[in-house]
Amino acid sequence: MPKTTRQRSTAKKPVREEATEQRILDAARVVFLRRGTAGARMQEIARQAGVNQALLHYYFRSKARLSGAVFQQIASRIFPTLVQTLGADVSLDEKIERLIVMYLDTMSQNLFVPGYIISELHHHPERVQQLISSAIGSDPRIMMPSLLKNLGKQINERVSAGTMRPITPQQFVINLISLCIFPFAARPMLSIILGMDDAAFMHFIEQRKKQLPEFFRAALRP
Amino acid sequence: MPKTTRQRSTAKKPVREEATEQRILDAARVVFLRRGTAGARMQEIARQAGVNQALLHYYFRSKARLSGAVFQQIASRIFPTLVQTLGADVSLDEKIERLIVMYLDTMSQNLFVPGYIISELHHHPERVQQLISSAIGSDPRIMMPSLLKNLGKQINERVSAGTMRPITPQQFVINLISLCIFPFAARPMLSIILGMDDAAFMHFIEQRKKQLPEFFRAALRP
DNA sequence: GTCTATATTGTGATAGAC
DNA sequence: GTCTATCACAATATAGAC
Repeated sequence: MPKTTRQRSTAKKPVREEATEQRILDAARVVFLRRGTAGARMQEIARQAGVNQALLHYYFRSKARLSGAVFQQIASRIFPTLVQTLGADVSLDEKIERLIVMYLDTMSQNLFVPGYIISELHHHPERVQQLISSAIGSDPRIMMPSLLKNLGKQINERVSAGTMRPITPQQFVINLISLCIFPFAARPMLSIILGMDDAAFMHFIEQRKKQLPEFFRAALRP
Repeated sequence: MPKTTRQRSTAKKPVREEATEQRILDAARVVFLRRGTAGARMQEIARQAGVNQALLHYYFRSKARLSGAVFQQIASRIFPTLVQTLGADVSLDEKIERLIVMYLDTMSQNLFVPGYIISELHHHPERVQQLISSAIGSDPRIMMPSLLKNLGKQINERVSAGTMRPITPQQFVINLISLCIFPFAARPMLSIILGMDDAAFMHFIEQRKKQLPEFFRAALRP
């Protein structure tokens, strides 16, 4: 809620204003990603941003709003791409390939995102509705059914042609996303169970990028 | 830390003592599962248990200890079964089948567990080490490598026989677990993206129980 | 063992100077 | 816009009666 009265400020301030708000948001993202909404401290965000705690309230009024802004920012980077990729006008195999590469690349550069998203949706199922809506752009209750219908049509063509076993588009999508996202969400577990350090994990993901498309396509062969 | 001085208490108290500690633990599990360690309130746990807040400290000393007890209890129900199933002396196909049915059944009755585990490991990676250790029984750094080695041997036999494409045991296990667990961890998301209510989700899982074993075996056919 | 206070800190939020 | 100082209350934890 920063007043947008910057018409006449041709001095040194305007640049700084925006930079500050952005720095706070960046700092908030870092902290919320690691600690979650409930575990995050305004104090830590302020320190991370290199500003005073009062400034957080000046720009975002409350912790809830700041946390909401961060969640929406992150969600809006994840979900539209999913819709976009699944809705593209390309073959099913191409969609599989693109989705896998896209998600594995994105999450490799945002290791904490899957755990954060799952955690937030788990602990705050209420506020999700509106955020996903605004993140996707249109109401997913409208958007997704048509997307799934088209996907189902594409699957049925392959099934009729005898090149694929039948599967509902819902199971199709979940299988695909599960294989891409879960390893990141469960990374702390894998460190222990499979004894992976950071380097080993990244190698594991690289290997996955090559193998997953074939794994998934084979899974649906008749 | 309740004193175990129950030698002479043949009166009406002993039963009540244990019942209380257990009721607190049960209540704590419910609350921590939904709110997470950071979001949970001692007050809410006390209310849920039908006792006073002071009693929580009498039995468990601090929130951290209570939360630790809950996490360990839950973890100790999940991880040993994984090790047990993967380590059993049965065919690879049998292991796949058993693991899928076991996890889908278990999680259907404990819908919040996957989200909780992922969330806790994500926000408190420090304390995980010891808890997993005590949950599995022996140090997973010792246990898991031998288990993976045996699994790898079993896979290689199938590969040599020409009935399976090569895959590392690590990727094998992660693929399997991803397909089983992720749908539960991402359930709040699916409600929105796929428009599933509770009944639809349970039907989705039932369907999955039938299809996943074949999906997974097909994925590894040459 | 269980309760009713109460102490003690932690933490989000505001007031007001600059 | 940014800071220091402080408020108000939420939340963990303890004291002490019963």
